[in-house]
Amino acid sequence: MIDVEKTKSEIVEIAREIFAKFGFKKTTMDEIAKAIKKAKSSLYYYFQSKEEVFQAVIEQEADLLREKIEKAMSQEDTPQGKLRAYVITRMKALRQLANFYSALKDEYLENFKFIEKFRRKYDEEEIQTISKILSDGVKRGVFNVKDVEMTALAILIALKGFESWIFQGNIRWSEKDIDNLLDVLFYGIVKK
Amino acid sequence: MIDVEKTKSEIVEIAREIFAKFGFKKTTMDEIAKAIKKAKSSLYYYFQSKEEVFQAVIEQEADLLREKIEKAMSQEDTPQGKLRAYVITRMKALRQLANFYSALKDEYLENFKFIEKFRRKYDEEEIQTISKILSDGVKRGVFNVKDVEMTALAILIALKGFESWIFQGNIRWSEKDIDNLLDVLFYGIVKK
DNA sequence: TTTTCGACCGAAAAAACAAACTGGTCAAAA
DNA sequence: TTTTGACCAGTTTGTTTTTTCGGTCGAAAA
Repeated sequence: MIDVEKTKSEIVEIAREIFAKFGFKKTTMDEIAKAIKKAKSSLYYYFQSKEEVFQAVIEQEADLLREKIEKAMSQEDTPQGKLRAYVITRMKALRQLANFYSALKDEYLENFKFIEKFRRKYDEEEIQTISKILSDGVKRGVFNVKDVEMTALAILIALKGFESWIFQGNIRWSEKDIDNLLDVLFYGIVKK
Repeated sequence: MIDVEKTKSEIVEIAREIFAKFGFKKTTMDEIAKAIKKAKSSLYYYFQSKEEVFQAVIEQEADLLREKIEKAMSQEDTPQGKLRAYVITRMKALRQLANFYSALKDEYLENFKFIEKFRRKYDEEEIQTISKILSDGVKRGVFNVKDVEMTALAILIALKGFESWIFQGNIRWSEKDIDNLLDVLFYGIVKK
């Protein structure tokens, strides 16, 4: 009982690599099992299905991202700083996760309920994070936002737009570019 | 010679409907031909290939969109008004073109050079349009934009983000919502 | 001279079918 | 408690055969 968790995380760790390389569909349970030198059926002692393994991998990856963002944000003090940290950390991390992320997104099997479900959940989470930054800024009197939730959603959507633009390999954004864009978000384009 | 153009546009019109319904791949030249009560080989008197027919359809569709946007923008006077007209007209039109647009995008044959080429060309065109609005605003002293091209690109990317969000059917944006977002773009979120 | 058409071609896609694979179960072994 | 090989049923894959489809061409309409 004591090392069930240990074996589980061992499985997840290996599975993460293989999934990242081949995607969900082309990864077989047998591969994963052999990689940890067990029989395929052993995996089913720890996980109920292939989906559940994948879910665990995704969850772990999300935890990591969450952690990074949390840390970067906590080092900032102003709402502007936090928002900037959020955007930049998110972009950098996602760039690193590119191969894994594409295995998730690109895989021609988007029509998996659990992936859709996870994405929805994580989207919601991100909106909450952004909303919190925004309403905190409003509370502190530095932001002026009419509809916090809607604006947070808009920011997220825009971020996702940039994201997919990056994955298409269309352009490389430097940190300076991003700062430029954040300037637009912060101060708008209308001259004061 | 006189009604060559007439027949051509007749073909394009019919082809547009069929392409919109079945996408590029699943539409056959025979179908198109039969729909205008001609033999397949007759089509090749007017167009050199299936691709060329498709290209003509897309070009026509783009012309229509261009026209709509042009008209809406010309009715506005201020740079803000023009940008707003641009964004709203674009979104509305794209929503109407949804079925056709999805045939273009969704079709699992993105790997067609000419589609990619067209998209690149149209992207470039849109960036130029937005850039023009922005630099005009700067010239008139109402906008304050550091890097016009980059900002234009950013706006376009954000728009595309919203676009795909819409096509995913995730949300319906009211005109009021869009105005809210434009407010962010115009004035930023930082309190003055 | 301009336009339409049926016959035809080669490459590509669909259909059909057998063989191999894979997610998942289970009773037994360790 | 944990691991395992044998096993099953539904897919996927590899292969062969058939059909479809984009495109050409020479001849018939007009």
